[in-house]
Amino acid sequence: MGNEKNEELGKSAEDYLEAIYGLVRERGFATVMDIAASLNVKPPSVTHMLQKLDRLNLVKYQRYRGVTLTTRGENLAKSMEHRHKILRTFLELLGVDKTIADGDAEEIEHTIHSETVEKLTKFIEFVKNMPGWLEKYKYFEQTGKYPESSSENTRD
Amino acid sequence: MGNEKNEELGKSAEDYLEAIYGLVRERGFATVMDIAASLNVKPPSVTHMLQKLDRLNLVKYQRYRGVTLTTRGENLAKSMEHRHKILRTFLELLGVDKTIADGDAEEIEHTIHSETVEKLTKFIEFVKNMPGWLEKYKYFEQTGKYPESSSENTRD
DNA sequence: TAATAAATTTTGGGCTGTCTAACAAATTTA
DNA sequence: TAAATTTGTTAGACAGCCCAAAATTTATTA
Repeated sequence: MGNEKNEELGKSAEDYLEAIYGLVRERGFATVMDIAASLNVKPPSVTHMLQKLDRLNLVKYQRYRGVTLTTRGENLAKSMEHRHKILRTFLELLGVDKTIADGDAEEIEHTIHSETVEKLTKFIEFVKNMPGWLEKYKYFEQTGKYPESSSENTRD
Repeated sequence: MGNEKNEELGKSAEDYLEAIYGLVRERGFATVMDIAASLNVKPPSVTHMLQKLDRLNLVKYQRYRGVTLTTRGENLAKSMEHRHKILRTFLELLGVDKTIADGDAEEIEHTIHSETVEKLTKFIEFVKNMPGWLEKYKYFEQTGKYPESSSENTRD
């Protein structure tokens, strides 16, 4: 018997966990107001979701007293943050504007398959260790021209 | 005054349009049953959505008589299909399993920014014209080793 | 052309997540 | 410490999408 309830864990729940995790790391605690501000929702929505997350054992929540992530909640939050970071990094490599990359990462992180995350991770790792590789793409991305094979593509 | 109503156009609506578009192309028409089967929902959900899409001028719908896409609906469907294809192609290039790539594309296509689509398109175009480029990544993706710079990265 | 079968729509709920308005607790401050 | 302010909670509604069951229309076929 793992979970208290058979309640679903939607995208929103993940957003809340991520927000709480970030706030706690930044300032040591997360208030309802801060969570609301950070997610662009109203305080009642926060309270409501905190109650749900508590039922799911993802946060410890007491009325008027504040929230903390449980181990499970923190693990999930870390996982989401990791996905977010991979996606953002990747999109920026491709030349997507930082703000847009962040926004798209936010959406995509919830739905993407873990195999896809792995492949993206590999791709990033590869690109970071093959500098000439990325530069050729960047050249194309910015000029529309294909680079002539003047320089080598060697690892540093 | 463009739209009849201020109704929102959610992800589901886009899925329905895509399904209708696909069915019409494949067999010439789209029945409620077929749409339901293709989206894994029940017939009542289809009817309900068709009524909404009609209100939004995305389909022409008459009770018991069938559906056709309006110009607007078809354009939107084409746009979604295009996004889907770009994403699927891209994820497959990265080595993601076809089934997973298709599923992820399905989800991502709704949320992603058009600039991101553009960059992905550019990336695909680039990779397809720089064969050695992709092969080096593939080598890494499959072996975990970085390729030695033995061959050039020249365009064909 | 009934009677039957199949497809479609309507009705009535459910669930998630959001909001406003009203209320309650905690905190600040005079 | 008691009033005023801020913060948090509860209650009640609503939007979007889904479903099962019941009603309706269309198609089939005996």
